[in-house]
Amino acid sequence: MSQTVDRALNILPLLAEGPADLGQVADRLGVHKSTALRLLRTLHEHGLVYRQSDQRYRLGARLFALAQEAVENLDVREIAHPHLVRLNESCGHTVHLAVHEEGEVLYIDKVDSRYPVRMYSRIGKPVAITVAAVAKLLLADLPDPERRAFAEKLDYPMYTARSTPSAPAFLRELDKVREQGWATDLGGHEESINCVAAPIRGADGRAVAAMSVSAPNVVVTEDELLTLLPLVRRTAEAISGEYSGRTPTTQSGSSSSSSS
Amino acid sequence: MSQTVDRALNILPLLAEGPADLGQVADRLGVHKSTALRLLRTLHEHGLVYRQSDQRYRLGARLFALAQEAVENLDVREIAHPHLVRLNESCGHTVHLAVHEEGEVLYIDKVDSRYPVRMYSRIGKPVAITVAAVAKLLLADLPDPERRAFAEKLDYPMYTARSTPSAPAFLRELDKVREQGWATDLGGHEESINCVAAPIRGADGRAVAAMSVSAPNVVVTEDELLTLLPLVRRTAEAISGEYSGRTPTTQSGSSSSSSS
DNA sequence: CAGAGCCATTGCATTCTCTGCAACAGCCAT
DNA sequence: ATGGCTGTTGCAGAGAATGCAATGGCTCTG
Repeated sequence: MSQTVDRALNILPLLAEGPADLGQVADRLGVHKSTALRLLRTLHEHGLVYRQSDQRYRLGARLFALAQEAVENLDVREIAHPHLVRLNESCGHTVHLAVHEEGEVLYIDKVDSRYPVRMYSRIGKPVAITVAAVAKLLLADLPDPERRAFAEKLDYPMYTARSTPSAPAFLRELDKVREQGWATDLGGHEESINCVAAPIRGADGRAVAAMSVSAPNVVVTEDELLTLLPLVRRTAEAISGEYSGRTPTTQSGSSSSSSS
Repeated sequence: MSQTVDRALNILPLLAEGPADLGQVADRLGVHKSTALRLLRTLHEHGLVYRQSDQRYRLGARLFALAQEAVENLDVREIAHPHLVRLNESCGHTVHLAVHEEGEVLYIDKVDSRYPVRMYSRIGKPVAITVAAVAKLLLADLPDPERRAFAEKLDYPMYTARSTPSAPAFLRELDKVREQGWATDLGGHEESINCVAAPIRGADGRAVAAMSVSAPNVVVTEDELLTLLPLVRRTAEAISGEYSGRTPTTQSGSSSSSSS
C-alpha cells in the first residue's frame, strides 16, 4: 500500500539472511543506491538496522527489544506462564504455549527443565503446522470453509513417515481433534518426539492458544505420555478459566529479576 | 530521512506499549486516520503488525522471526555458545554473553541451569549499563573521548546503595576495569546478586563482547564467586582465540531440533 | 425499529516527498 | 599517481503519499 515503507520493510528479511552492504541492498531491492541509502538510514535511526564496523548493515538491537515487548504484551502468555511452570514441575517435560496468527502457528512460551540450551531460539518460531499438536488444535477451531481453504494452501512435507501427508488427511485429523478436544503429535515431526496438547479457550469458546507437553521416546513411551493427558487438559482448562475471567485469577502475576 | 518510513516505524514502539486502534495511532502519530491506516496496512502485510479480533493493532509475529534470525547471525554468539555451556556445566551458575551496540549493551546469550523460568526474556534486553559488569568491560574499551562523552550522557539510577552514583565514579571504575582486564558487579543492580565478567576480544584487540557469571549471595559469597575469575577469564580467552581465528575452532557448530 | 454516532475504509485532487541521476569524495589496489 | 570501487550529497522532475470528504458497516440509544 505504501511503496516507500514497503521497500524499507523488505530490507529487514533481506538483512536477516546476513549482513549486506549498500550495493547489495540496492540491487536486491531493485532501487538506486541513493534510495537504498536513505531507507537504510531511516531504519538505522530507529535502531532496526545496525551498521557494523566494515560498513555493512545488520539487523539492529531495537528489533530484540520490540520482539520482547511484543511477547510480553500477550496476555494469554502472562496468565498461562505460572500454570506452564507448575505443569513442568510436576511432569518434568517440555511445555509449550502457542498461538495462531496470520496463517502461522508459533510458540510464545516454553518451559523446559532439562535442556536449557538454546531455549529461547524456539520462541517466536513458526511450528511445523501440518503435524504439530498445538497447530492441529488451533486450526481445528477455524470455521469450516476457512479451514478447508487453508488446508489446501499448505505444503505437506514428510518430516517422518508419520507426518501428515496431504490436505484431506489433515482435514480428517482436524475433525478428529475437534471432536475429542485434544491432539497429539506422535513422531510426526521428529521420529523420536511425541506431544500431547490441549486448547485454551476464551470466554466465547474460541481457541485463543494451545499448550502441549513434549517428550522424547527415550524418556517416556507414547502410552506413558498419554497418561498425562488429563493433567494437560486440566491445566489448559485452568488457564482458560482465568483468561476468560471465570476464575478470580489465583494470585498476582510474576515479577522480574536481573543480573549482569 | 524518509518521512513515510519514519512515521511507519514510529508505530512500532507505540504498539509495543500495548494494542491500539486506528484513531489512537493516527493521533499519536499526528497524521490523518487514512494515512495511519495505510501505514498500518503496509506493516501488516509484512507481518510486523497484527490485527486482533477487536480490530485493534498489535505487534506481529514476523518480529519474532526477524529478531531470532538476527540473533542467530551474530557470529560471536555462535562461537561462544558451546563455551558458555561448558562453563555453566562446570560452575552451575548463570552465564551471560553481551555486546555493545549503539549506546546500549545487551545480552545476546544466556545459559542458566537452575532457573528455567522466563529465561528468554532477558535475551535482547538492554542491561543496566552503569552497573553491569559486562557493560563496564565493553565501555572501558571505548576510546577515551568517546567514553567520557558517553558517560556524561548517562543516567545513574541508584538501583542499590552500591550502584555507580555518577559519571566521574563511573569513569574511575572503567579505568580500573580496563587496567585489570576484568570486571565485577557486586550488588550494584540487585542487592543480592554478584557477577564476574571478562572481555572477548577480536583479532584487533578490541572487545567485541563480554561474558559474565552471576550468582545470588545466598548461593555463593562474593569471595567464592571471585574464585571463579580465572575460569571465566580462561573461557573468555578461549572464545577470543576462536573468534579471532587464532584457534582452529574445535568442532563444527550446532544444529537444531524441534517438537510440538 | 429507526436514527444517531462511532469507527474503519475508499476515491480523488493536490501537494509534497521520494526518487534517480550525476557529480563528488574517500579508500584500496594496481 | 591512477583507476575502480564504495558510500555520499544536491537537485529537478515525477510519482507517491497526504488529507479531505463521503461511504459503509457497526453498535448503542431513544
